Amino acid sequence: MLATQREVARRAKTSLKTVSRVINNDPLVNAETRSRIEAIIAELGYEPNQAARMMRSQKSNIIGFLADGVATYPSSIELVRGAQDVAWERGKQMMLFNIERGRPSSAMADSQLAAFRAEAIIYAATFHQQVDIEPTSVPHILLNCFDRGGRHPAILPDDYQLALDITRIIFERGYRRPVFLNLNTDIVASHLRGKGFIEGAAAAGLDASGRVHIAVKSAAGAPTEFATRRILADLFSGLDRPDLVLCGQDIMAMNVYFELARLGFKVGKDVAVASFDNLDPIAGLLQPGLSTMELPYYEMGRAAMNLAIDGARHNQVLRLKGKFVERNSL
Amino acid sequence: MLATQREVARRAKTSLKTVSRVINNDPLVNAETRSRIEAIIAELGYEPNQAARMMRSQKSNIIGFLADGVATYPSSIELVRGAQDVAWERGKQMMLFNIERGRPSSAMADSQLAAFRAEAIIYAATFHQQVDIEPTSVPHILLNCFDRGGRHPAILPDDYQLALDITRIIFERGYRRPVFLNLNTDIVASHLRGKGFIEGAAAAGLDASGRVHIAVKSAAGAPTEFATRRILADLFSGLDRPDLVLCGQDIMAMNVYFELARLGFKVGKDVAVASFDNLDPIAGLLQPGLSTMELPYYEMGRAAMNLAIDGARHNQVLRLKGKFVERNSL
DNA sequence: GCCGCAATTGACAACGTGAGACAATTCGAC
DNA sequence: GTCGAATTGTCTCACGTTGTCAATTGCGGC
Repeated sequence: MLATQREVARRAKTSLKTVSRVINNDPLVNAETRSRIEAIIAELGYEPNQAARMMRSQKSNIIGFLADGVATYPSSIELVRGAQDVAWERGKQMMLFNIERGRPSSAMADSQLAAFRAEAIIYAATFHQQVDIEPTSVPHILLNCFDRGGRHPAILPDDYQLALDITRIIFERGYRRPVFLNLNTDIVASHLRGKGFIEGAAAAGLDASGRVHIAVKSAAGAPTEFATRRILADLFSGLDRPDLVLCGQDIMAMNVYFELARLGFKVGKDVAVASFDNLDPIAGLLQPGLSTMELPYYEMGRAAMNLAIDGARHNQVLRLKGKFVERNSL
Repeated sequence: MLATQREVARRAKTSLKTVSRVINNDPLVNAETRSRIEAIIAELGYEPNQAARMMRSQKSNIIGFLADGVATYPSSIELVRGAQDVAWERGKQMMLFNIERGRPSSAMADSQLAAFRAEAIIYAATFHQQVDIEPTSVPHILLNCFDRGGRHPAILPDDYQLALDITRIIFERGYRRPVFLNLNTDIVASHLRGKGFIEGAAAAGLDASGRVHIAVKSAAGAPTEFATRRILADLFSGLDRPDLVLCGQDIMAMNVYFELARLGFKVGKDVAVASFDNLDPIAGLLQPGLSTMELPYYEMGRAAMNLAIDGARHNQVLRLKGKFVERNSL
C-alpha cells in the first residue's frame, strides 16, 4: 500500500497540514521545511490519493472519452491523442473507453463514468455522422458527429471545405476531367464533399454535376463493399476518359488502384487518383503513394477536450479544416 | 451533482443503512423494500460514488492498461478489447492510456495510475518484443512483450507455432517452392517464425534453410521500408521460381502484391501469397483477398487481464496460438 | 524582557460509503 | 399474549485530503 500524508508527516515529524501545504504548493511554508518534506515524499514514492481528493474537493477532474466503434476503423486514435494531450496539459484526468453504441460496453462505460462523477463526456464517432444522444446531467461533447436536435456542442471536420480545397488543387494542376467516386449518401460527409467538389469545379469553369458517382454498395456500419468495378468500367470505356479519380476515402482508393490495374490503367501515369483520410499505413503503402486530404483528427480531439473543460453552448458547432498530403498519385 | 445514499434514503423514507444494504446486496432486506429503493435509485440515476468506495474499502479495483505506440500500429485495439471485456466481466475498472514509452505521456499515465492506486498494470506493446520494465510496487503484466530479466509475467503470441501451422497448411495444399520474406532480425517474431517455417518445411521433407530472406530494411520503430523489390526480382528471375511467398506481415504482403504486379505475376494465379496479422482492413481489401495467420490479440488481452486480476508468478509466460484466416491468395 | 505583527504550523471537521454492534419494530405462529 | 425470527433502524468509526481557523514561533523595536 502506498504511503499517505499522515505517514509522510510522521516521518517528517510535522503535522498533516504542513505536508498538505507542501503538496499543494502553498507558498506559506518555510523553505527548509518544504525541502525536508519533499525529500521524504520522494523517498516514499508518495502520490496523493486521487480518491480522497475527489471526496474532499467534491469534484473529480475527470473527463470521459467514449470512442465508438474503434475496432472497425482506427482513425479515432488521433482524436484520442488530441484529447488526451489537452487533458494532461490542463491537469485533467481523461478516462478512455472503447465502446460499441447500444452494446453492453456502452452501458458499462456510462456507469463507470457516473461512478467516478465525470465532469463531461466526449463522445467520438469513427466517421462524420448524425447521432441521437439524450441530454443528461453530464455535458456531452460530440466529436466527429452531431446531435439530431443540436442539443450538444459538436466538433466536425469541415468536409465541404476539404472537398473544395482538393478540387481547387486538382484544377490548379491542370486536370480537366475529374470524377468523384463518393461515399454512400447516408453518410453526412458525402453531401458536403459532393457540394465542395461541384462548387470547386464550377469555380474552375466546369459543370461537374454529372461527374459524381456513389461508389459504395453497403450501408453505413456494414462492412464496406465498393461499387467501383462497374462504375470505372463505364467511365473508362468511352473516349472521354477521366484524367483523375477522386475517391471518398483511402480504402476506396486502394480498391480503385486494383480496379484500375485490372482495366489496364496505371495510376500516376494514365490516370491520377486522390482521396480523403491519409489513412496510415495504407496511403503510404500504395504504389504510387496516395495523395490525399488528411482529416484534422488530432486538432478535433484537442478542440473537444478544450470544450469539455471550459464548457460550451449547446448548439455550438466547430468545423476544422484538413491538410493536403502530397504523394505521387496526383 | 449526482445523488448520494443519504438522498436515496430520504426519498425512500428509510434509513441510510437499509439503502446501503440494498446496494451491497445484503440478503436480509425485505423484497418489497428492496424494490422500492431500487426504483428510487433508478429514478435518481444514483451510482455509488467510486471515490468514496475506494476510500472506504481501501482498494481501487482499478487495473491500468498502457497501450504503447498504438498510433503507429492499430493491432493493439484487440488487445484492449480483450482486457476491457474481462475487466467488466469480473467487476474491475480498467484505466486505459495510449502512451509512447519514454515520452511524457508515459510518465503522466504512470502517475495517474499511482494516484488512483491501480492494483496492477498491463503494459502492451504493438509488436512482440523485449522490453525493460523495472519491478515496482505495482505488479506489471507484459502483453505482447516480455521482460529482459523475466521479472514480470508475459503474454505472447506463439510465433513459432503460428509459422509452423501456416507452413503445414502451405505444404498440405501442395506448394513445394515457398519462400519466406521475414521481418527484421531485431524483431523477436522473426527468429521464432523463421524456425517454425524451416521446421514445418523439414516435416514435409524440404530443406528450407535457404528459402528465408530478410525483407525489411528499416529497424524496429522506424517507418517500415521493404527490401522486397530486389529480393523478388532475384527470386523470380530464375527458372526455379517460388510458387508461394510467405510474408512476415500483412503490410509487407501489400507491398509484395505491388512488386509482384510490377514483375508481371498475378497473385493467386502465378504465385500464392500468405502472411501474418489479418490486419483490418488491408487483408480484406487486397485483390485477391489475403490468406493470413491471425494473431490471437483478443485472447491475449483477456489472458492479460485475468493474470492482472488473479496475480501471477513473476516468470510466467503464456503463448497463445493463432488462427488461419482463409481468403483467395493461397 | 516584552509587545506587536508576520510567518509558520497545527487541530479539526467534512466529503460518501460501508461495516459492526446492537436496539427497535413488525409479523406470524403458537 | 408470548416467543422468535425477520426486518429495519440508530449510532459510530474509518478511509486520505484540504479548507477554516486557531495556535505557536520568530523577530524587530522598545
